[in-house]
Amino acid sequence: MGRGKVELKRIENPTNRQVTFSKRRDGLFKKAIELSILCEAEVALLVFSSSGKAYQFSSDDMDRTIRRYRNEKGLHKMNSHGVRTIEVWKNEMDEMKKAIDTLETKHKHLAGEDLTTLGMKELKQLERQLKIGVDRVRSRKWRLLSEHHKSMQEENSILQKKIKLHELLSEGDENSGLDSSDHVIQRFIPDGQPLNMNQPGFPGS
Amino acid sequence: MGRGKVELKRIENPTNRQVTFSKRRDGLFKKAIELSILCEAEVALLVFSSSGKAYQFSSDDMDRTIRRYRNEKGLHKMNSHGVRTIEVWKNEMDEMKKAIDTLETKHKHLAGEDLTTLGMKELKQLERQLKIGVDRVRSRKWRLLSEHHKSMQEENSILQKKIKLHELLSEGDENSGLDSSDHVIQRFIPDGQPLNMNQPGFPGS
DNA sequence: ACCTATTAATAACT
DNA sequence: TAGTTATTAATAGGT
Repeated sequence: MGRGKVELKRIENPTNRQVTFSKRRDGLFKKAIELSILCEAEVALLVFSSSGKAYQFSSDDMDRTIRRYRNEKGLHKMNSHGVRTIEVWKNEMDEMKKAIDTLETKHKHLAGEDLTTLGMKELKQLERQLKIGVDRVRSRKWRLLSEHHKSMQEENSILQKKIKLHELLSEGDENSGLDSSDHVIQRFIPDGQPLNMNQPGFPGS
Repeated sequence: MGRGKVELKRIENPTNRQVTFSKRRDGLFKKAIELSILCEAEVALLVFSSSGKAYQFSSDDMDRTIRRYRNEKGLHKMNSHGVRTIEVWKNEMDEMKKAIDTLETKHKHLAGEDLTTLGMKELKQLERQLKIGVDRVRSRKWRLLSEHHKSMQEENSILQKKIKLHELLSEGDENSGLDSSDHVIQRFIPDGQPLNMNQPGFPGS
């Protein structure tokens, strides 16, 4: 609604985006309120603008509604022993934090960040691992492509059979339409760009 | 909109109320989705019908959005006893588990494992990232080596000065020991193998 | 922030 | 519960 349609995609113009955000945010909250009143529904709505500002509405109590949501999600189960001690929880948390730290460090290293803490030996191993990764990714890409290619060949073959059948069924009618081979060729070239494998290092490039 | 206005008050007719709930609920979710996409907003919406059925939408991750809301509201602090509720602990644990999952998945992908879930686009991006990693690791290796080289040059230069001093102090005693230049050359070749940089792609190889 | 041509949502009905 | 349509409501683009 408005002076023209708008396609469902991020509004690029920041000013427009901000204005639309204000308007639609107000509209959304209004609708939420109306739904909760007209239909006696429990509604909770949280909105954060891209600039980080927060807006909220809840027809009842936000925390209660969130709890209700969590219950629905099945987070109300207890562990087998009932209630564990705080100590155990803390330990578990600490271990998870450590695990996250380790993983994040590894991740950074694989991305080539924070390398200053590493020695030559570790750097060499890292490089080796990265190369293995590249090789495997390339291999997977190749397999994907070849599978795609194969399936297209099969489709192609089916289409050719269909056309042959068609030709047999309508003998003496050869000039009534497009050359059937056009269809086959059309089909053989995919719509997207899955054949655009011109990455450096890709087999054949 | 519709064949007549509706005043903002509970719809008494239960059938009408139910029908209106369905329609307006759908409309509300649609609007929420549109807002999140058009304006890059983080939106979370929880709706419970009066009959107790639950509906939800979150543009990102429901738990993350709820946590963001709690932070905004300053509810991340302790309760009156200085002990956080089990709910909050559980949330935190859940989020850490998710974080670990995500990191592990990424890690596997970088190692070239579990690639079957990825599409061609993701594979290409992964390859790009791995290549960046390799480049950075190589660059770091090069820097390490050149620093090592430089420090050895400095040491070498100091040693040469010492030797010169020695020669001056013990003039006329030139044949009493090993040729001093041997020491210099020995020192110049390090103990380990930091000079074994014959990796393919290493500068100069 | 306000205006209005247009599109979108939906109330009542089937 | 799903489809149709007359009407109202929301809002995009402009001021």
